[in-house]
Amino acid sequence: MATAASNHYSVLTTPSSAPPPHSESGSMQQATAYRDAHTLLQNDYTLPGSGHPLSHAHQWITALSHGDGAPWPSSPLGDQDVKPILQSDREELQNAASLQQQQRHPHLAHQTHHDARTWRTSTATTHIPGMATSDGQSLVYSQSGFGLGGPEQMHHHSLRDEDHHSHSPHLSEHGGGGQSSLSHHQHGGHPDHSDEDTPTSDDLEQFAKQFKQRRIKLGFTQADVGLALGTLYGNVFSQTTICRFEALQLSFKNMCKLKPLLNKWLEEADSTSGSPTSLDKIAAQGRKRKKRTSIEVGVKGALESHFLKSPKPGATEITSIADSLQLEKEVVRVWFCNRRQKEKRMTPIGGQLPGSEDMYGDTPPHHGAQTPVQ
DNA sequence: ATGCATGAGGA
DNA sequence: CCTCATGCATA
Repeated sequence: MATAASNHYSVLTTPSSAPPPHSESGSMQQATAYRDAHTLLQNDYTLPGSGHPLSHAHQWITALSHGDGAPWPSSPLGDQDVKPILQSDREELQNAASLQQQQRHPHLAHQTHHDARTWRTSTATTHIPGMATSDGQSLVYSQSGFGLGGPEQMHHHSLRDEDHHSHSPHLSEHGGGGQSSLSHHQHGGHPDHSDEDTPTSDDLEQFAKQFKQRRIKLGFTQADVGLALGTLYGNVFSQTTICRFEALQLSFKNMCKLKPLLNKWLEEADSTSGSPTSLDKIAAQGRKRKKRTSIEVGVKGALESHFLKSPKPGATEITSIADSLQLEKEVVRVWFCNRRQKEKRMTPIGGQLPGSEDMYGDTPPHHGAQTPVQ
């Protein structure tokens, strides 16, 4: 019981009465957040029901030659997120859109022509000449009505979501962080394309960087962007997601999905840059989420060791580990899941590239070097 | 910026 | 159970 289990999460009625004193003509309020349809009460998960000696012999070893060994130019970063104001509030917002649409591209199967290893975390954010507007500004309120009973999602079919002939397979998953398992090159010859088409990793990186710059220039915080997206498309995103996007800490597929949205936001933001629009923040109550378990560093090390041995331990093994470390089974299981996801991010962690035979073979003294992102 | 967590969807 | 997208809560 490392962490207390006192969950007093009932952020009811946010007294944060800090509405922008901007006199808006039309006070549009979006009291959404209708996702409490199910009030599950699962504050306990101590029933592992162990009995699944399943053995996952799934090795995601990929003999991928990554050519270079990560010559990331240590960027002379030195810039911090200069957020004008806001974001200091503690008012949380609950996105009503509990649905997640996955517009997979028709043939996104072989978009692996990108070198996922070319992720240079050079986040040399240019300095900001001083943000002007430090106020949130809401754009056109095209808020899509969240179906209370019919969760409908608006599809901004910019391309063509009419794909249904044959399901597009997932990307090369078990690539060990390498969404690019194949060296499939794009036909056409020019890896240069604006968008629409599956962007290349390099494309994404550049976009992410530009996005961040522009965003800051306009005086928006990551959280603001997330809200704006919801306002524009109905898909609200949190600061976390925006942050991860800018840092390229998402999977390639996910990046591709978000890029169009963020791109559009840039256009809108640019167009409205100057409009006296107001920003509305929705405040919703918080769910009953399990208190975040704080794993001690020592325990983390132990988990990492296990991970190096077997990234995908069976239920039985998880139970053992959990018992050894005196942690709940669920916590351990989740830890492994998150760990695997990290490996799949675009930005390599640990500096070790999945492709080397010593991925999970036996190279303990090799980890820790986190992404030098800013 | 990131760690732990929830949940939908898929074998 | 897992992967994958996403986010609350936190350092």
